[in-house]
Amino acid sequence: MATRRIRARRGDGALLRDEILCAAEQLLVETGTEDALTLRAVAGRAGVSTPSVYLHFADKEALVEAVCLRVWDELGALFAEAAASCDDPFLALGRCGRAYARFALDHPVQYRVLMMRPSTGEDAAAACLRHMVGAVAACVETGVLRGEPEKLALALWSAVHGCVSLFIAQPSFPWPDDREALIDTVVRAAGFGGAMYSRLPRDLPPSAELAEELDEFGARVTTRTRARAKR
Amino acid sequence: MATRRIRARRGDGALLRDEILCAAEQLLVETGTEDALTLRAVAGRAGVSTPSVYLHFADKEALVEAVCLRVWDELGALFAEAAASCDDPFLALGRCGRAYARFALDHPVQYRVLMMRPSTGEDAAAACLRHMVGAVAACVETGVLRGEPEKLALALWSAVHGCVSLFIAQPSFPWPDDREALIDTVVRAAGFGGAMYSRLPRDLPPSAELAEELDEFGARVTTRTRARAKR
DNA sequence: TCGTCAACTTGACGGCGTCAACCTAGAAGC
DNA sequence: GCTTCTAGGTTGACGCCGTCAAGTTGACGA
Repeated sequence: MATRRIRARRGDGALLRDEILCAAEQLLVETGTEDALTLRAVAGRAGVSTPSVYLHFADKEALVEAVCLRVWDELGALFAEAAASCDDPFLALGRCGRAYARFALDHPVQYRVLMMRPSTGEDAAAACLRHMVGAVAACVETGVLRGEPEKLALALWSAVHGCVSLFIAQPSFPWPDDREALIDTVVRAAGFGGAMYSRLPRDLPPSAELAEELDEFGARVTTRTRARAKR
Repeated sequence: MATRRIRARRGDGALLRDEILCAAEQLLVETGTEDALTLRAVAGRAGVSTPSVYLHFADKEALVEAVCLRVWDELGALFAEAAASCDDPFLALGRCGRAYARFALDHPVQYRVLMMRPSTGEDAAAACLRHMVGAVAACVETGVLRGEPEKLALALWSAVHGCVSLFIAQPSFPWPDDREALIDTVVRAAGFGGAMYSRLPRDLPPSAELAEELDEFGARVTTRTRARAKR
């Protein structure tokens, strides 16, 4: 902790950058909050004086953002894995949504800092949306989703981001026991919603009538699915 | 600003509480960020010394929460208005969703502070969910939605919260021009998704097959709606 | 008129982000 | 081997922050 770092050799000044990032990440994960991420604490853990941080980061904000961005590569890998895990693009989309949620809940502090604050995380958000658009586009291509992929992706992204961000930001809220199941519900509902919204007219039939149609549709798909399963 | 406040009379000490809240709310709205809400600035605007704030608020966090909670009554009124504006519960649910989004975007700072931070806003979140459950329950009663109202409400809430929280937290993101339209998409998709998710089997048919079913369903509802419109 | 106590103020403390000025070790030139 | 120079840091200070213990003030009841 308080052990002074041996000064880097000439030309290796950038080594400190990585050590600072590691120290900051440790602090963030250990304490579970970015409030513990003071420049003094980070520098102390890196075995370096406080202003040395400014040799590699413009200000505290830049350090925090850089730390949180470190985990963002994982998201790309998780998405790729989820997308490749299954031939059917609609099922793959669902897995992507679940993978996204897992990623966010695995890195709650980083997710909150980058996604729930103004003036940070624009790049991270762009990456999220880009991945979403990719998974959605495959569904549009096969016709199960209809509409502009951007718009659809934003709607799906909103749903899953909303769910996990509530979990993260309101940890003491009496959520249902099985969060996994709730995420599943949200992802499925968002997917179905995306499939429906551009197929239904703007002027909806009255609820009772719509309910009947929905019942009928649901029953037909269910029986056909069961029949196929028996084959 | 720097004009000293005339000391309240005996028994009227609580008057200061309201004046502090007003000063803080002004600062919050004027600057657009809670970072400007320092105790010194608030006390100064209220014409009072800094530690006087502690006569009415346990700490800064309590002050900030109290300030942000001030606008939350509006949400109840907006929900009630949206729910009463239309007989059909499913349409009313959509209007509730849009009202929720409007509320959040009208009070971005308050919404962010209470909903996107840990250890604050539990009551606010509970209020949001409660209103949602009310609007959803009416839909479940008429059969257009199916399933547990709590679960459904959480899914719908997630979707609209996700959308507005992204808008609020990422103001510099290149969002589509018409945010209103995007909110509309999200609300509609979430509503349809909620209607579908418990009607469809867990094992979905392959995408291509599902796409056909969806097309057929959409076409039937559309033609029937048009026919009804001509009548 | 006077004591009392509610309604504040004073002054200080430690911690924070940030910055200008200073040091210092090790590679380069002679 | 000695000097010089500069990359790679450190020192010490500034102003702002939230918070608190102790002091002050002035309206009201007796």
